[in-house]
Amino acid sequence: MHMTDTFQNLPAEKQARVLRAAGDEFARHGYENAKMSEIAAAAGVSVGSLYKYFDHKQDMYLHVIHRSIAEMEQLLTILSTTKDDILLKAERIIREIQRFSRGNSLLMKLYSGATAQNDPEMAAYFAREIETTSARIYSQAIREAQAAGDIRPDIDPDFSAFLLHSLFMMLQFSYACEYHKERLKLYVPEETRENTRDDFVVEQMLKFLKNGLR
Amino acid sequence: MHMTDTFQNLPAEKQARVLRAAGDEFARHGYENAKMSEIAAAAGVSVGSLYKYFDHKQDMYLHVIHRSIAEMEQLLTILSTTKDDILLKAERIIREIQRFSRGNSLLMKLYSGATAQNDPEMAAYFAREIETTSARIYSQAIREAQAAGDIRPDIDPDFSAFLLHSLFMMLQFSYACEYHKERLKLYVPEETRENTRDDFVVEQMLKFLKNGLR
Amino acid sequence: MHMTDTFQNLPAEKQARVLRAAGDEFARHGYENAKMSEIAAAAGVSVGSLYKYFDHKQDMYLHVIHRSIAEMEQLLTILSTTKDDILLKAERIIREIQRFSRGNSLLMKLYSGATAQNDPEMAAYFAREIETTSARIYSQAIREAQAAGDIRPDIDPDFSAFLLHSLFMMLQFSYACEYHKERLKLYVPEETRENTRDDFVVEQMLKFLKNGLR
Amino acid sequence: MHMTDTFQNLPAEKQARVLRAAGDEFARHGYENAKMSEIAAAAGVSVGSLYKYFDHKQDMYLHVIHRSIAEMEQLLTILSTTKDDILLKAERIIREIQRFSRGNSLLMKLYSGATAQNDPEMAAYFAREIETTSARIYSQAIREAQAAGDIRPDIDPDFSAFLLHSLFMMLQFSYACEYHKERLKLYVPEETRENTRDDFVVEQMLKFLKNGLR
DNA sequence: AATGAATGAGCATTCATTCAT
DNA sequence: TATGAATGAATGCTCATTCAT
Repeated sequence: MHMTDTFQNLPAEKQARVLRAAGDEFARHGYENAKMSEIAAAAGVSVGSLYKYFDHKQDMYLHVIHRSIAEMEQLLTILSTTKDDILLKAERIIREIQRFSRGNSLLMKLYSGATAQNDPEMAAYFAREIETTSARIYSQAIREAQAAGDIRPDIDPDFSAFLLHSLFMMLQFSYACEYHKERLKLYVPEETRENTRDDFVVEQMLKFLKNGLR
Repeated sequence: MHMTDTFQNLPAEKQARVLRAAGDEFARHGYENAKMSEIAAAAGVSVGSLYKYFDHKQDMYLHVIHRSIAEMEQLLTILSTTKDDILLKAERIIREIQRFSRGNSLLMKLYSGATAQNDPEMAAYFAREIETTSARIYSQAIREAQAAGDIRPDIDPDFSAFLLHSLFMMLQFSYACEYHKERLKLYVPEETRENTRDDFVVEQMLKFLKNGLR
Repeated sequence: MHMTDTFQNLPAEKQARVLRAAGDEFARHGYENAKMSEIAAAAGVSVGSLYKYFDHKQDMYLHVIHRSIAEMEQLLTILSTTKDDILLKAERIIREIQRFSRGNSLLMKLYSGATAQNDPEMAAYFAREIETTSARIYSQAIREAQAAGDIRPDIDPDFSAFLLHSLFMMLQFSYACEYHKERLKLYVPEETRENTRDDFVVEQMLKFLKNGLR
Repeated sequence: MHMTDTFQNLPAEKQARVLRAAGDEFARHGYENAKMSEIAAAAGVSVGSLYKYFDHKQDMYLHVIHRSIAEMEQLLTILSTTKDDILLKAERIIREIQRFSRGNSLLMKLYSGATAQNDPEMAAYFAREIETTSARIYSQAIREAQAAGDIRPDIDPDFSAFLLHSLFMMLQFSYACEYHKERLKLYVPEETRENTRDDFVVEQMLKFLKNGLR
């Protein structure tokens, strides 16, 4: 894959240190403006070592994204592991997004940066790396809900999975990324009490998911 | 604003030529990798002239985004100018998104790039520049639809405007940007006949908007 | 010479305006950092016109120096026009330097800049342009003073003219140029009352000129 | 200070090589016209390395000046280390100036360039860097000479130190810098035999210092 | 003659990548 | 394996000079 054998043989702690440093740098400055030297300094290793671990900056980025996916997919466990009603699951996901996105804003920025990648190769690679599992799990959850009668049978499970996940993606970004935070503010002004706003978002989003606009 | 007097006094044709070249370059390679020299060459002017027109690369980028907004806001006229039922409007918007995003994919990439901007100043600036009008018009349209009884009265018009627009944004990107095109494919495989897929998207999306999941 | 016919045929007022603007710019920023565009703006003419008046930036600089010499040579009239004792003349020159250098610091900076010119051609040209008259008049004044018995006959009039003028040059710079102002402060701290310090300089310098160190 | 740790840790030979190359370039072309690429080439290192050693061109210049001061202050040891009569010291200084300035003309040009610096910050910095020691030592020497009865007591030691040093500065430049070499020629034509002229300068200057004009 | 837009060579600076130790 | 100094191509930006109007 992207990393070298040398990296794989590193003590787990060192691997983690390097990946954390790289993730931070990429999230904070974007791929283009991220500096290998900064990553090295933050990880407490030399630039030379970085190039022993990864052949190129891009390989490192690819690997960082790759590793970050696992963290992001925590959210999906809500969908796949319990047997609750789909709207209950949705509520738990939304609340989890609020908590998780705020606490892992760098991860979200990394995600957001990946979605806007200009290089077609990288973009396609990322999409498949990041979204394949989501697509599968969301579709599956909807299918199950349809089987259980929780979701009406006349909508396409895959496409509604796409829509559902789209909304959740936008919500994730809205709690972590500058542009989207600002954007949300334009629709829903910040409240003094964050809780109130969060509850409001949960409530309204569920209404919308449940019954649509009409 | 961003551009100099010199630029303003330029023949409209030349202004357009420069902005088109810049827009293309920024869309294709992203802000960081866009080269002033490439823009100059593509516009058929000298680098020096570019710097007579804009003080910095960033000013040029800002202005290109600024100008692109007007083009993107074409879509909004569907919402604001007719008196149709909101779902009829939605249908027309979705079809328009399919047509417009495919035909102006560079514009969409520009938009997508702007939403992922890492610089907080720029991100916030973009958000307000780009989204303020959307926010107003979507919210307004929903309010009117509520007044007309086309949308149920118990949902918050601003937040549902946010959700509606979020879905449309994602749809726009899904027809133009690499990552999102790939992502959509994971949910809804491409068909031989593009029309069929487009109709399918329209139909399913309207269903979702109308009645939600339940 | 340096300027074109076009410049010569200009109304005197315009010529003056251009030269003043150029002199200011060259004095303030030095030859290298002086910008033709700034000069044009300050003079209220176009860059194009500047190049109708002078073929190159350097020609303009040369001419500005050339014209400035006349102003600087005002000081020399003290030496050449009166019949006073040489030390009386010296006193008047010193006082005049104090007044003139403070009031024409840009002119002094121009002078200082010319003496440090790196280009050998320009440096040699400047030296001859600027110093020829000084050399002649100082030498002449000393010779006359020797004839009048005011200066002892056993010193070389030309070389002592060189030394005398050297001291006056340094004094000029000490009232106008950053480096030399700072340098003087290291030897003679600034006083609250400028007059006191000026009188002190006059008195001490005359003592030194008159009797030397011994 | 100005240089980085990387530079400090360099083998002395390499440090010297870089500083010599930089000093030459700055002296020959002045700060503005000095090219980093030329310095790199002359020093046999890459441009990139230069920027590892110094953060900016200006830092390099500052450091070059800083280091040059030590060399120039060699002259001062004549004043501070022996117990000779002040005029004997002066004679030795003058002869040393003649020898040293001819042999280190680039150093002198560097010095001359520094005194004409237009930037007030840099000029003030240079003045204090370069002249503080001179001011102290010249003043001190004069004070001692007054105590010893070699210099009359009724002149201010600091100010006469200023005058003395002013004359020596001008003399230094007169042997190394284009403008001043040319200027000296206007007062004292070059002789076929350099020695004769040098002796003449020594003799006349001492006369002047000893007894002044009268 | 005057204008000021256009030109493009030129330079400081950056940073991914290499390599000697 | 680790280091970090060395490299040099690449790029944003400047500004003297030109030239069409």
